[in-house]
Amino acid sequence: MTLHGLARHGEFEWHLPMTSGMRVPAIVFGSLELVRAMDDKTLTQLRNVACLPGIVRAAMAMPDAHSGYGFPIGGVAAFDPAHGGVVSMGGVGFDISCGVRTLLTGLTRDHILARREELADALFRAVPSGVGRGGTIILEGEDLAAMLEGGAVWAVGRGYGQPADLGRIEDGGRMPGAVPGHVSPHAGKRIRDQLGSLGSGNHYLEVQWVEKILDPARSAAFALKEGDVVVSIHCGSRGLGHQIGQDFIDELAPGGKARRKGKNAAPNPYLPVPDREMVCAPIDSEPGRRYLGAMRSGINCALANRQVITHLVREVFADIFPTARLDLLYDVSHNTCRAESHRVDGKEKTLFVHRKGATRALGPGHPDLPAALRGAGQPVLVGGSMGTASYILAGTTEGEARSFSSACHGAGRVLSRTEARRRFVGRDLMESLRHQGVFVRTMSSRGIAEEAPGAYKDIDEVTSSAAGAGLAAPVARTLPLVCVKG
DNA sequence: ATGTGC
Repeated sequence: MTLHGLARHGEFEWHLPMTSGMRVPAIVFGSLELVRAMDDKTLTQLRNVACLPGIVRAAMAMPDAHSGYGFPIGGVAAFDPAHGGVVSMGGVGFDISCGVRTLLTGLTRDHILARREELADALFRAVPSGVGRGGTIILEGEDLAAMLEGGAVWAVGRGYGQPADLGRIEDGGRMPGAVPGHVSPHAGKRIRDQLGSLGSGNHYLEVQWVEKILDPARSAAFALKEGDVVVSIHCGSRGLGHQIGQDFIDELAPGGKARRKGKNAAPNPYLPVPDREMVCAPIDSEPGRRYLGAMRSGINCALANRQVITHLVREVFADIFPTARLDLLYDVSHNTCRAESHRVDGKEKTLFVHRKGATRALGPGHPDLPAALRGAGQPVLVGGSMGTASYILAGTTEGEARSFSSACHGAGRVLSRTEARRRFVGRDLMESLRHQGVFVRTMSSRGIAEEAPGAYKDIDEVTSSAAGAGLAAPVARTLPLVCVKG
């Protein structure tokens, strides 16, 4: 695209021209370079979001934004249920509550360098990964509903992890308002043997080291020091979240599965823009409430999944490094719709904030943060592409007014999976990463080509843009040593 | 992201 028509508001904020149907402005956060590289589809999608009923303040794209199903990935939009606000499947994303958690290990890079290979093999054996791969747990009978209602709280109750973990997870590890009865039996069946598994695509389990401290005070609050080893887990709700999204799209979008099967698909009364992918339902409607009940079950599923994987990782470390203590720094989801309190025109309101490929980023002092983190702000875990840096940022006070306390979630794709496969060879990438000291283990070398660092934006540029826009403050930069890749 | 398809 050209920058023609975008109005610059400061160094890292751009407003799209208001076109017909837009109820609020559409805002892109990012440097000149990142905004210039965004494709037209991403901006068209952002405009569509700005047309939805009940949207508050603005439709926003984070610096890592790219086009997705309906909403852009890297999109943030808040809706007011009292003014016809909607909830959208494409606004949450297919992998409901996909997210990142980071564990501190108490080890340093020097401790583990000589045993990287052994660690890579052990983690790869212990944590199932890859398309369709199941885990070690089979959910029988009542267990499924209990997991969907209880999230990480359920998992800790079953012996996966420790109670102290729960304080370091959004919502104490359990999203309230989940209604497992609104999850289809088909969706339930898909998670039956998948709990405690990574999945595929951009999901990973990485052992990283803290290469640079960028904010000493906040790093101290997060217990991070230069040279420290941390473990980051990036995954979501596997087939269950995907199926929940698909089920509701099929039900609510005209031209969906019902029509393809020749059944009478009722025209969807909730589709306000001419794009089937923008399917949504009023928050205050029967299907809206039903989707929220199912989607929150998907959130709990992802929280339980990351909790079980944490347990598996701890078992591996207990074997190889018996002195290590794997304390949870934080767990943050980046595909959600959450009911949150925000100040709009001087009044506190409950808004339904969609963050799709965007993280919550609460500023210092927020009451939802655990006491130990309250002074520093919420850890914002920004996952890098394979073999590249990741960042730990912290939420800011300005972020509340700028982006409903939201920030970027990762590097963000620039090449499609197909294009990445054309340009890169998985085995060659693994070999060159090995030369750089990064030990990669995977079920799929094709997946490695799709996840080539060259298929992603520059994460340094993304995080410096988020910082420049005031959405989050850089705390530490990490580099990978071991990567188990879906 | 995804039993990488209906």
